[in-house]
Amino acid sequence: MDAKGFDDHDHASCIKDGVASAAAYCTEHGLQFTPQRRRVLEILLREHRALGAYDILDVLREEGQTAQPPIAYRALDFLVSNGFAHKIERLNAFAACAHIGERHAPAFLICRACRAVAEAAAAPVRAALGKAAQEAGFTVERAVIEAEGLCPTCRQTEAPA
Amino acid sequence: MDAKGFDDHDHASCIKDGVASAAAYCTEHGLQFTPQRRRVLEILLREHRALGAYDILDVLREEGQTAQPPIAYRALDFLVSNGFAHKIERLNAFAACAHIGERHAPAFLICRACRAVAEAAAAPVRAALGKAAQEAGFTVERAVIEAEGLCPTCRQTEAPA
DNA sequence: TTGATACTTGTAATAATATAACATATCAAC
DNA sequence: GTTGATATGTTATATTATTACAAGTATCAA
Ligand SMILES: [Zn+2]
Ligand SMILES: [Zn+2]
Ligand SMILES: [Zn+2]
Ligand SMILES: [Zn+2]
Repeated sequence: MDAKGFDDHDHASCIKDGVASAAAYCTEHGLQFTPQRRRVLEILLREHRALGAYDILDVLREEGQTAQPPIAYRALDFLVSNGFAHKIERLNAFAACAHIGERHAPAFLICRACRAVAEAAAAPVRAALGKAAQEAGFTVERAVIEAEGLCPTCRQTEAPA
Repeated sequence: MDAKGFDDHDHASCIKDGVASAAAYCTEHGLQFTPQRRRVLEILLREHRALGAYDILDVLREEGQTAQPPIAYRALDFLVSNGFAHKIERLNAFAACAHIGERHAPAFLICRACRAVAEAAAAPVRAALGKAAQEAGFTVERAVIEAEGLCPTCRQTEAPA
């Protein structure tokens, strides 16, 4: 797994591929990939950072919709439930998944300077967490793993020469 | 580090020791351990689970105070800043630290059935996370590590014989 | 002791995030 | 086309958190 949020990349295809993957997944699983849901996913995919539900509502309103909170939260529920987006608990906000269709349980890397959010492979992290939990007799079902710090770009900017 | 939230233990000393440790730490560091701050810590220490700021306000009001939100949030800021309590991001709530005065960066184990919250040693987890982040060129400054699942007691209850 | 200063609390108002409830519309299968 | 399930529109409300400013209290130096 790469950390696409931090690298230069073909962002147009980033959006296009994300939508296409989600559409394919929905077809395959009999889910309705409605215009609202597609639109919200596109809005998230435009950024490699997390947006609040009300940020999304603002965009929808700029586009002429009369969008009340449930519009955003319902679409986000759908996207998160099906793995097309992730909730970033630390920010009470949502980010498009960078690996739609691939089964994964990532760790999130949140840059405190530019707000970019990337996904990192978390299998070893989850293994270590599972082990620590097991020692307490605790069974892990889900885990929130979110790191805050500096992305490569902002690190250079902040600590020059 | 144990997972005291899930074990039988002398809970009276649990509260008493927590307050005493916080008081000692404040004396040593020239911090004001005011009645408000002490009271909020006690309220958290009564439970081995996370309470919302408004849960705390309810308790203070039952005790006769006219407590507005900043009362709770200020005390919680103080407690969290000095390591006497932790914020559980997944719950937007706060739990007393189980190891006041000891330097530690725990993982939290949150039981979805009884809502108990315990702290587990997270050094190996953080090491694994740091390594994954490093591969992306990311520098971790803080990390949220929260596992949701079933505590030993609730696990037995839920899956009998 | 006094006054300067920083820190803490009281209080009102408001912002930001999220859900409940119910009516209407659309979809999917029959 | 009818029907049941799913999705959307809309209003209202619940929950979590911060801003702003006034008033009180602790600390310490002069
Ligand atoms: Zn993802
Ligand atoms: Zn950055
Ligand atoms: Zn206890
Ligand atoms: Zn439990």
